[in-house]
Amino acid sequence: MGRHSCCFKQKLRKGLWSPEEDEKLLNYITKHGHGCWSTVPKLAGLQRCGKSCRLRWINYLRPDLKRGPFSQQEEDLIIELHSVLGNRWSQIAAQLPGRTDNEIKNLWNSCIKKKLKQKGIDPNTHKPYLDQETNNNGKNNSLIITSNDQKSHEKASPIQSPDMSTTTFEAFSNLFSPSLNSCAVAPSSTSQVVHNTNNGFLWQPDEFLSAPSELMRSDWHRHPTLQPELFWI
DNA sequence: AAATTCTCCAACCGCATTTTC
DNA sequence: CGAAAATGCGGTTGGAGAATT
Repeated sequence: MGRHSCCFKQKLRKGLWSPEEDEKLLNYITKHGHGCWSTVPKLAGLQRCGKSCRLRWINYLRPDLKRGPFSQQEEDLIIELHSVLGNRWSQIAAQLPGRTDNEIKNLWNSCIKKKLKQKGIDPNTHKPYLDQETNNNGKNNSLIITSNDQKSHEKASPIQSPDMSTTTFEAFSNLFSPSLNSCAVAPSSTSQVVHNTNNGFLWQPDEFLSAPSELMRSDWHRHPTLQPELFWI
């Protein structure tokens, strides 16, 4: 299989970035902005491809990066978002300011997966392994949260699932309508919505959560009894 | 102390989508 | 409108350092 890497074709540098390269890229973007990435390396005096420069900037040089270890809240949020979004790392990262998709993906693969497995939870389905053995139909719609999912959460964390936190709710809200900071609720016979109570998040039997793509914003209405951020059709 | 294995994470790769010409 | 280029994304790899034998 032939290689089509731009770096290979143009004999550009690959591998780890030196401090000098970082400085060149940082100085250039600070002064001029990145503009067209394919021209950045030339203008910044780097022997790299634009793709490599972009990645370096996004994952390491950007000034708004948080760095440092992930907090427990961040980990919980990642787990919850992953149960809804699957491996859509960039969308997950969008809910965690200062964190990159690469960083989150690495954390997931090296750390969170392991922790979930130790708890007896399948990191792919977010269901307890036992549940899957007895109810193994091999299908999982990651965008629809079912009552079985909640049962799984309850089995995995019998007291109060740490995943069902206020932070999580905010994440759901932003996820489903970033501009309105709201969450869509739609009728369905298979999926259910989380909503806030005095005790934290519980699953309501008669209200349902749907993916944003299934809804027109004009169809949304403020829910009369749930939290103000929640909407229904 | 040396060799081997493991873990983590930065960076690459290929593909899909979007933008430009 | 189609082709080419640019961008963005997720999967994967490779290597440095840590842990274990």
